[in-house]
Amino acid sequence: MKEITTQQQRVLDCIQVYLNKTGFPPTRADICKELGFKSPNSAETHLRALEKKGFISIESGTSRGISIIGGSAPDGQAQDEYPIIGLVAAGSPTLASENIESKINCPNNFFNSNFDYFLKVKGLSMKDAGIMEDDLVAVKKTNEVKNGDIVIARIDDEVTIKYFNRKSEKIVELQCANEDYKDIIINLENEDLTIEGKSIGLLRKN
Amino acid sequence: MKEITTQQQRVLDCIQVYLNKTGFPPTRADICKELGFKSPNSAETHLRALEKKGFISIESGTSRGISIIGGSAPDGQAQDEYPIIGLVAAGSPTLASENIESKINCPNNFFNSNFDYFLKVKGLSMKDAGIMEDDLVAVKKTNEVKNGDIVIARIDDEVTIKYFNRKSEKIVELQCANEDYKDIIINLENEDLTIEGKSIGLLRKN
DNA sequence: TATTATACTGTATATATATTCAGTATTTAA
DNA sequence: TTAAATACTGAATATATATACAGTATAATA
Repeated sequence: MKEITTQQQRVLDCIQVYLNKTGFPPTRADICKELGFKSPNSAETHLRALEKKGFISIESGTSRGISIIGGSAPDGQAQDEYPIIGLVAAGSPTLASENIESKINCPNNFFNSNFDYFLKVKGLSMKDAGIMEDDLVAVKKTNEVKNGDIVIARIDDEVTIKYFNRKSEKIVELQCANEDYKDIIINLENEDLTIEGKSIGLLRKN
Repeated sequence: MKEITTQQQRVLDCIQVYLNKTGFPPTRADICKELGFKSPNSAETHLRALEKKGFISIESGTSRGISIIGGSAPDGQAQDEYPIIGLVAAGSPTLASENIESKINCPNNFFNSNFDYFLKVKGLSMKDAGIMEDDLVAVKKTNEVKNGDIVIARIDDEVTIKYFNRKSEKIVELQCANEDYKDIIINLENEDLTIEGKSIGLLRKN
């Protein structure tokens, strides 16, 4: 799933809201009206971009033939239970049941991309990225990450959440967002690094 | 709800199946094809009967403007649409419709307390509290706040989000969580201060 | 530097679609 | 037994809608 732009996100949200409200998808004109565009082609091009990036599918020649891909069931209300996993300092596999602290019921299109679990954050190493102690980070399991992504990384059974920065072919920097913490430099020749997934959103209850 | 006939039930089922399969409702022609009718008017009359009996609603003049009534979301969790409101620098009442940027479907017990809307944050004045630009703060409308709460406050049509600190009977401090910003001291004798509500949670999409 | 992606306006048009009208036939309620 | 509801075919049509084409402009990328 490629990156989505702000405007494309607005269009995607607009489709979802329209679906929730009416029970059927919007036309190009409906989207224009909702978002203030003056030409139906504005909506059209955004829709084609969203289709190309895999967020929606468009049935050709079909009125309102838009459907949102990724967990979106009958009427966009689909929900699932997502586990909350503690950021265990050391030990057993992340998704092992003994690490599941609790579960949250949440629409599965809640964040822009689908995701697999919530990670409960310990420590303040990502403070300047707005990630505080006990925050729940929505994690999508993947190892396709790019520089600047906030990733969940495992080094020798130790799980951390950090910015990902590939410095060279063999050097990866796990960067903190807090000057009181030290960045972690991994030499892939000597050390093991597993990318568990990346952050696609955050939830905080206070 | 009146009695439904066998054929009307078949049409209703057909709509539901089509919705599950495609994500959008069928046309009259689609229903004909599915059920073997040879005239679109066959579908039309059944649809009108279903509408009259309250099983579906039909948006007049709208392609695929069929929605099934009642059958939408009874799979467990109570949900609601929560508006997302921009942090408008100045102007109109907070919940006025022109300020609603979008809506989010979310279980209404999602945060520990119930809440009324999401506020989209502008600026970084609460950065050290982990509240970043474009974060969505879940706001509960109330004016019962205590020291240390993160509140949504209005001063002369200007809406801000800050820590609440009552210094004395007439002095309230609205404290930032960012040393680059200045705290706001309000003397209630000279100045107006309205507490719109307080933050009970946070949502971030990235 | 050229190219591609994004982000629009504006016009035009083929066709997808709702919807009306004219029939026929059967069943059910008043 | 007369009307009303159900259950269809078939044709006609206004309009709702997708979609192409012609532009303009900006930012990102190679």
